[in-house]
Amino acid sequence: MTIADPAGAALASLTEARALVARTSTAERVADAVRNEVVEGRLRPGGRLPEQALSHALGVSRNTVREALSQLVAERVLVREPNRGVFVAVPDAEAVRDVYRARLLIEPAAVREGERAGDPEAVGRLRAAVQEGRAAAAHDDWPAVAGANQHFHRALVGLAGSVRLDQQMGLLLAEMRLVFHRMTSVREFHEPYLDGNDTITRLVEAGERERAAGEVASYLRTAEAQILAAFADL
Amino acid sequence: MTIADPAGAALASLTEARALVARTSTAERVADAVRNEVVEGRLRPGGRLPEQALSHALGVSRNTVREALSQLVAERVLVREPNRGVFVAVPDAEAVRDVYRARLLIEPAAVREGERAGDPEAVGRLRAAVQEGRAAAAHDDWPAVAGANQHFHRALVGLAGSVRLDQQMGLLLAEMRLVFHRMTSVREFHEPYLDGNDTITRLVEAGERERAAGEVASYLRTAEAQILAAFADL
DNA sequence: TCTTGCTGGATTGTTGAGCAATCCATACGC
DNA sequence: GCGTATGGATTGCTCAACAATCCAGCAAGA
Repeated sequence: MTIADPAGAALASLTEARALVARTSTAERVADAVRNEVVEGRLRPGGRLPEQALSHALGVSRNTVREALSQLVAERVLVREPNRGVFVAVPDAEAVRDVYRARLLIEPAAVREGERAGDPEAVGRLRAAVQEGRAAAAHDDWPAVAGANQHFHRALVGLAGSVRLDQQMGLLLAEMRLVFHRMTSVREFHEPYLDGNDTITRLVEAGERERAAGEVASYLRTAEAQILAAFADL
Repeated sequence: MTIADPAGAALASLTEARALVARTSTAERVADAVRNEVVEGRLRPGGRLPEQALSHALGVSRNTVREALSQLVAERVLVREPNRGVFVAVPDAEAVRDVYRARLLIEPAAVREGERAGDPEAVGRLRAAVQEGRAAAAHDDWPAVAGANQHFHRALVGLAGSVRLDQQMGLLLAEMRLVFHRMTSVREFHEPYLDGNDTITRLVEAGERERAAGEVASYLRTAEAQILAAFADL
């Protein structure tokens, strides 16, 4: 800056707007749309996604559809079978175990050692997710409770303060939504964790990070066991 | 199987061959080729990758090149600037900090709590990486020492026994290679860790997981500081 | 009945060409 | 020096086409 102008600060604040200026590409928007359909459950696990049908339905070229599908395959939301097509992923018990192995490492560690575990903003997101879940439960909106639960675990990893970890957690949680879509009784599954999340949040707020981490690990283990049990009789 | 034939078992063993039958697609091979060029350092960070040039050089269509580039962008090996092109990523200090925040959570936790930390096969990979590094150092092959170092940290995460974590670690390490390519003096950086890796491996072999995890964290912190210092005078 | 082989139709994998939008460097005018 | 046109190059996306592959169904043969 050769000139000392007050516009300097104003311009700096605009850097956040870059993401908005740079419109998302068509392929990205297609990927978002398909991902939404999948995580919302409108496309069943195992369902097929023909390129031509998507191309026609979304009004974009088949090449663009392919680009979007490839991205979702990389995210494990879809699986590609060569020369056969792409399908909505059908997570099996081993996938559940693998996801929980990863979560059991990452989430308690984020609570125990996260650099932002003292940051009011990061902790506030925990509290916000808890309240979001409580509000949704009050309206008997159990899909929303499930969403709040995901926000809570995302906020837990957010305590680490690493965008790369956050991103990885996003993938793991997206996979978990596929798991839930294979299960019935969303309510029975998510309801017990409302109080658990509150307990964890209180411990974090009180700075009792070691105990909070222990609670997180404990809840993850029971959730995994519950899901695996549900998978067993299927 | 309606018929009771001994071929049943034999056929079951063939399921492992599926991966070989399914040849990799052209786009995937292009992605592998470009990724190799980048991590080997033949394509400098910041370097540009015009689609047409790649298309011509590799003898594949520009559409296929685009598909490969998109995948590498998702892996953070390349970055896309809309309407300008894709470039080899240039990790900055903040990227280094973020990667180490993630590694400092994952790696010590994998050593401390990994389900396979007692598994001789998984631990053997640690030992193998140590010896690989020693052998490379004996030949003054410092790029190979760097490679062995990466194998070591990959083996550390392998103690967790989660393919999803392994995959994530692969992305983080690929990004680290880009970081190293911005630094000179590969030798001075990697040599001190030869002994450190040996120490960690001994502790893991002895079942002293807590101390091993502490060593891992300590080494990661010094490495991060060293890299950030090198970035500072640049 | 069970297996094998074939055939037609559908979908994927990949190519090539083409066009609007955007960016960049250069030259121009003031 | 500074803002503004201008032209070339590249990207983002589309469209059309074709070979390779897969699948369902059917016919022939053991």
